[in-house]
Amino acid sequence: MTLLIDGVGGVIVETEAYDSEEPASHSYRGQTLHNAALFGPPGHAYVYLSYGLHWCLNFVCREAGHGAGVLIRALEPTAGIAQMIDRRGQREPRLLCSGPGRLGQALAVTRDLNGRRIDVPPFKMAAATAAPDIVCGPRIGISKAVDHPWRFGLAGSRFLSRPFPK
DNA sequence: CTTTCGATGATCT
DNA sequence: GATCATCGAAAGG
Repeated sequence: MTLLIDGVGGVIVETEAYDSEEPASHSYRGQTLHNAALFGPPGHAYVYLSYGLHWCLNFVCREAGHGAGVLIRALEPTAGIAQMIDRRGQREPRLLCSGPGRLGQALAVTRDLNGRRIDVPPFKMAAATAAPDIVCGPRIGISKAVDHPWRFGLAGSRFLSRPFPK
């Protein structure tokens, strides 16, 4: 799909799934104040601060109360590229949104998007016109449940945060 | 190309 | 007090 926030964004090329029954997930230990959005209704955003400095964007999936989400890890920039460059201080197109922290900075994601619906402004979502070729592999940067192949990417994309293992 | 390491702060134990 | 769904610069091959 294409994701825009205030008109800035592109085609999502990499995601990861997280579920409350699996220890790598923020929802694994149950609902708390900071992860409450993850236990809310689907179609809303869950935003968290990673390593003290990177804002990362998730979409809540499954029914309210379950605690499942998808981390948006990378996208191919198509709209608002000048603004992304400005926010990132970085001209190389490949490095604008290739990683959850970079994407968050380029799209100006912050806590005030936490819990917001993603089908109304400032979000704008558009479905792909054709069925894409998707690859999967282990998730990145986690220490638990490392065997779940729950990282998904657009095959052959140059905008992935990292290549997928063979 | 690869690996290492510091920045930085919320959250949970 | 430890951990962490990360990034970028620096150092080494």
